[in-house]
Amino acid sequence: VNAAPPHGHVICSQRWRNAAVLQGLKGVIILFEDELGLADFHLPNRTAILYVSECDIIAGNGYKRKLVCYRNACSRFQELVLVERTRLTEQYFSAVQKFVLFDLGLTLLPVGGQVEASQLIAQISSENPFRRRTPRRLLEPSVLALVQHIPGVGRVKALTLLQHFPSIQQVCNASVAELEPIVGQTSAQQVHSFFHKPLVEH
DNA sequence: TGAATTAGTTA
DNA sequence: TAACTAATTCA
Repeated sequence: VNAAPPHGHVICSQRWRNAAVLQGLKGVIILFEDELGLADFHLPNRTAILYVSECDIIAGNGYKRKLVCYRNACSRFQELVLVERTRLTEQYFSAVQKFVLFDLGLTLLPVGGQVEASQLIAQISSENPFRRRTPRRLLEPSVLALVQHIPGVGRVKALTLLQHFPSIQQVCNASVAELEPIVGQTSAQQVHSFFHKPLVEH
């Protein structure tokens, strides 16, 4: 299946039937598909998502093989990798991140669990690819809420941040230097750490 | 340093 | 939700 789903739809691999991630996708029509390759979701704006769960990471290095295949398989979609970052995966997160970002060159977004993932999926699929460049875009409440969960980022900084980087992906890919003039030095570091550094104890 | 902002608490 | 407050951050 190499065609992107129509607007408002999400193609979902059969193995996610009855999963919690689908319950957060309200207002989205979910089409189940057997042959989605390695991807777990296909979104209308030609985004493919591979979900690396807590179990995948803890189970060993098998996920790497899956990621490599994923990287090499579906070329007509923009490949995105959602990685569960939890207490259990904390110690492995840095390694997963390096592998995904540096070795494979894919975009990685950390999520706390399936609920958070569903918010991201809803947000990403609501992005109309034909309107991506419009200067003023309605702010998705879910994105705003998510961004405000970053330490040091409240209402004001979340708003200004999303004016410069309208999507989560853009915020994620922003460097500290790009972030600094927008949210200040301290928060710039915190935002970057939120997406790029493993959780630190203490 | 003063203003602005965050984040937690309370009603 | 709104208002208040302590602590932090910014210019």
